[in-house]
Amino acid sequence: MCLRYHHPAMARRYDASEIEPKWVKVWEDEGLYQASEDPDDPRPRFYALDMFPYPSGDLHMGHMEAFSGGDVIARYRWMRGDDVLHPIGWDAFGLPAENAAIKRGARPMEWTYANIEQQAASFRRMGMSFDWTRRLNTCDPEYYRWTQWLFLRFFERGLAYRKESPVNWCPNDQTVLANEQVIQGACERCGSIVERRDLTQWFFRITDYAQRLLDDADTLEDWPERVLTMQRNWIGRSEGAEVTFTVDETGEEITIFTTRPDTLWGVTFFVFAVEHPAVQRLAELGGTWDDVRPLVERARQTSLVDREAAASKEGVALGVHAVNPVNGERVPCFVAPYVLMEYGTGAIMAVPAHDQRDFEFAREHGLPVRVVIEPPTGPVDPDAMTEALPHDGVMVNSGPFDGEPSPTSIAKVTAWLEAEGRGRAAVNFRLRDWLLSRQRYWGAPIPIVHCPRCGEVAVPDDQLPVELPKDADFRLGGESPLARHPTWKHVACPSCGGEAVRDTDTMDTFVDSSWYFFRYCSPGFEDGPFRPEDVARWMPVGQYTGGVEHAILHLLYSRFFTKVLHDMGMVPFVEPFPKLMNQGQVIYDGAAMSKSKGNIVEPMPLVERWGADSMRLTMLFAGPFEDDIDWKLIAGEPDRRPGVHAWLGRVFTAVQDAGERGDAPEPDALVRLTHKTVRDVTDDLDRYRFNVAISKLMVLTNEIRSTLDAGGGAAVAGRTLTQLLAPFAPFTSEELWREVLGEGASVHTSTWPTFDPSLTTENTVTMVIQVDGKVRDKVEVAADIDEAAALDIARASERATAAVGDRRVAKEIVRAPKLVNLVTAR
RNA sequence: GCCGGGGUGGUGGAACUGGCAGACACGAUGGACUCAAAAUCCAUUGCGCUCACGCGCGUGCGGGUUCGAAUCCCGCCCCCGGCACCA
Repeated sequence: MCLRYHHPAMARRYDASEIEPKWVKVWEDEGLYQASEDPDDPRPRFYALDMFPYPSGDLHMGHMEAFSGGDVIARYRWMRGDDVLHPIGWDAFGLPAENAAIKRGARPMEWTYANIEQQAASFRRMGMSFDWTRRLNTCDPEYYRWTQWLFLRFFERGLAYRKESPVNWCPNDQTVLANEQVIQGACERCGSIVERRDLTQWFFRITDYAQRLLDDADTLEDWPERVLTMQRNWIGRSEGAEVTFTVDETGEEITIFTTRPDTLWGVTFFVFAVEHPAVQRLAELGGTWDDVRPLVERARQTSLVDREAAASKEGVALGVHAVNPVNGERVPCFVAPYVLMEYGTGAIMAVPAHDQRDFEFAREHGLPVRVVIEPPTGPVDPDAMTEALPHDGVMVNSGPFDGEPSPTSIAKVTAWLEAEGRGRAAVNFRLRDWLLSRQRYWGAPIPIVHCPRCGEVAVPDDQLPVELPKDADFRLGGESPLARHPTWKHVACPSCGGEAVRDTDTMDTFVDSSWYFFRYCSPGFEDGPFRPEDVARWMPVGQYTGGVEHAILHLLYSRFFTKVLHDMGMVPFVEPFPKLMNQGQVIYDGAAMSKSKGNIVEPMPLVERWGADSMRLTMLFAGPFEDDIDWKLIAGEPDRRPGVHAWLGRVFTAVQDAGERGDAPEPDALVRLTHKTVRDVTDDLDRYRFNVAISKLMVLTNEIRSTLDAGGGAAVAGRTLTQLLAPFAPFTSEELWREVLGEGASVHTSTWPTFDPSLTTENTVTMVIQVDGKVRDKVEVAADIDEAAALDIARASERATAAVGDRRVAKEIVRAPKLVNLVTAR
C-alpha cells in the first residue's frame, strides 16, 4: 500500500539536523539578507523591526515566539520584492549584568558579551534572516557616545534638567526608579517595596509632550487597542478648571485643580496633601502642628504613594480657613493623606455631596454636606445620604447658576470663572517627568560636569563618549560605583578649566532603547547618531514586533524621543512605529514560566532535537500570534514529536513524489487548489494570520498526497507549496527548493507565487437549499448558474419539498449559486 | 469602580462584508504493518435519539431584529489585561 506513495529508491526522509546547519552557513556566505545601501534602489523598502533582546542568558521561549513572527514578515517581504531592513542588536546595559557580576565576580562587560555571543549563535541556528552587518550593542562606547550626544541635545533644549524631589528608591537595587518602573508600589525588576527619598535627580521633560503623545496616538495605523488604552491611561489627561482660594488668616492664594467647577458652591472644607509646602507653616499658625506633625513625618518615611494611608480617611484640621472665591464662604482646612502631592496642585476643594472620597472624609469628621447638583429624582436630604451623588442633575444652591442642567454646567461655570478672574480652564496630566538617572555602574554615564563656579556644564561633543572606567568596584553599598572610583570623576571644568567633578550617575537603560531603531539605519555613522537621509529612507518602521510588557515604558519613551528629534529637524515624521504587533506570552500549564516554579522550557535543546523549523511552526500554528501559548497543551513533553514535524516529513515526501509526476496539460482540481492557496496564504500573511496560513498549507499538502495517483498538476503544486512554506520553515523549504527541485538560487530570493483569479474558483460548488433558514439539502451545481436555474434545482429537491410539507412557499431567497432559502407562509 | 479585550467540541483554534458552525491540528478510539514497540498508513471522533435513512439540540445566559445570527441590537453573567482615593 505504501508503495503508492513512496519510490523507495528515491525517497529521502526528513531529517532536520542534517539539513538545517548546512543552510545557516550557505545563507551567510551568500549574504542573503543584507539591506541595500543604495538610496536609488527602486524596490519598495520595508523595515521589519523586532524589539531587541536583553542578553540575560540564552534565548528563551518568548524570544522564539516574537522573532519567529518577525522573521516570517521579513522573509515574506523579501519574496514580495521589497528591499528589507531586518536588523538585530542588543539592549546590553542594565542591572542584571551588574548583579550577576556582584554574585559571580565576573565583570559586567564580560558577562554581557558572553551572553550576546550565545544569543547570536542561537539566532543563527534558528535561521533568522537578520542583516548581521548592522548589529549593535548599546553598551559599546561607539553606541553610547551617541546616547550621550542625544542627552546633551535634550539638555540644551531644557528637556533634560536636574531637580530635587521625592523619588522612588529601590532599597534592593540601590537606585532610584522612574514612575513607570514602579508597579503597585514595588520595584518592577525585583519586587521590593519602593521607598520615598528626597534626592536631586535628572529628568526628561516628557510632560511637555503629553498632549502630543496623546493626540498622535490617534494617528497610529495599527496598534493593539489595549496598548493604546494603556498609553492613554498613563498620560491621564483630565479637563477642568484651576480655581484660586485664599487662606483667610494669611491672605496667601492657594490654587486647586478640579474637574467639577460646577460643584464650587458645594465646597464645605479644603484639604492639603501631607507633603504640601504650606502645611507646616499653616499648622504652626493655626496652633495644630503637634497634631499634624506625626502625619508629615510618617509620610517622609514611607513610600512615595502610601496606599494604605491614602485609602483611610484619616486627617487633621489645620486650624486655618480657606475662602471660596465664588461665594466668599470660609471653610476649614485639613491635611490628609488621601490628597496626593503628585497630582494637580497638592490641594483640593472638598465637595462631599458629589465626590465619594470627600463624602467619606466628611462623615468621618462630622463635616457638613451640601447638595448643589439636584438629581432628576428630586431633592435629597444630605443627612440621609450614604454615598456621593452621581453627576447628572440640575445646579441648586449655586447663586447665579441655579437651574443650570449638568450637560452644560461645567462649561458655563468655567467661562464665568475666567470672566470674573476667579479661575481658568485647565488641563491636568497624570504623566510625570521621566526620571532617568541611576546610581549604578552598567549604563551610559551622564555627560555632565559639575563645576563649583560654572554649575552644570555639558561635556563637549568632541570629548564623547564619556567612557566607563574598566576597573570600577561595582559592588553594592555606600556610594555608587562611579562616585566611589578614586580618579574617574575628577576632571577639569570644560568651561573654566578649574577643578570639577563628573556626574556619577548613569542613564536609565530605557534611554538607550529609545533610539536604537534609528541607529540601525546608519550603522557605523561617525558624524551623528544616524544619517538623517538614511532614517528618512527607511522609517517609519514597517512593522514593529515585540512584547506587550513594553506597552508603556519603551513605546512611550521612543515616541517621545522621536517627537523631540522631529522638533530638532532630524527626522521628518513624528511617530516611529505606525504598526505594532504584540506576541502572546509562552506559558506552561496555565502559569508564567519561572525559575521558582521550575517550569521553564529551554528552546535550544528542542531546536537541536526537532529542528528550528519545527520550533517556529509549533509556535506559529498554535493560534493567533497575539494570543498566549500554553506550551504544555500544544507540545507537551520534550520527547513528544511535534505535530508540525510530522507534517514537514509529509511535505518532504509529497514534494519529492510530486516532482516525479510532472504537470497535467489542463488545469485540474489540484492546480485550482494551488491557486486558491496562493491567494489565501498571501492574504493571511498580509494580515499576519500565521496559524491560518499554515493550515492552508497543510490542506494543500494533504491534497497533493491524496491525488498523486490521479496525476497531473502535482509538480506545480509541490513547487508552489515549497515557496509558500519558505517564510515559515526556511530550512525545509530551502532543502526542497535547491536539493529536491534542483533550483539554483535560494527559495528565499525567489519571487512570491502569483495566482490566476480564474483558477481560484471551482467549476462546481455546493449549493445549500434551506427551508425557513434550516439546511435541508445540498446539491453540487455549476459555479456559474443563474438564479432561475438555482431555483429550479431547489424546487426539484425532494428533501426540501418534504420539509416544506403541506405549507405554502411564500417567498424564495436566491443567492445563486451558493444558497436558496424557501420561506413558507406563517 | 473605570477603561480595553474575550467566552465556539475532550484540547489549541477556523468560519473575509449575516448565508453549510467546528477548517486545520492535538488528543482519543478502532484497524493495518510488526515477534513486539516506535514510526508510518487507514477509519471514526460536537451532544442526544435511531439498526439505519434520518431527526432534534448546539457558538456564556435571557430577550430582540431578520427568510436566515457565532457574527447585528438591548439587558445580564463570567474570564483575562491595564488603571485606580488622579480631585
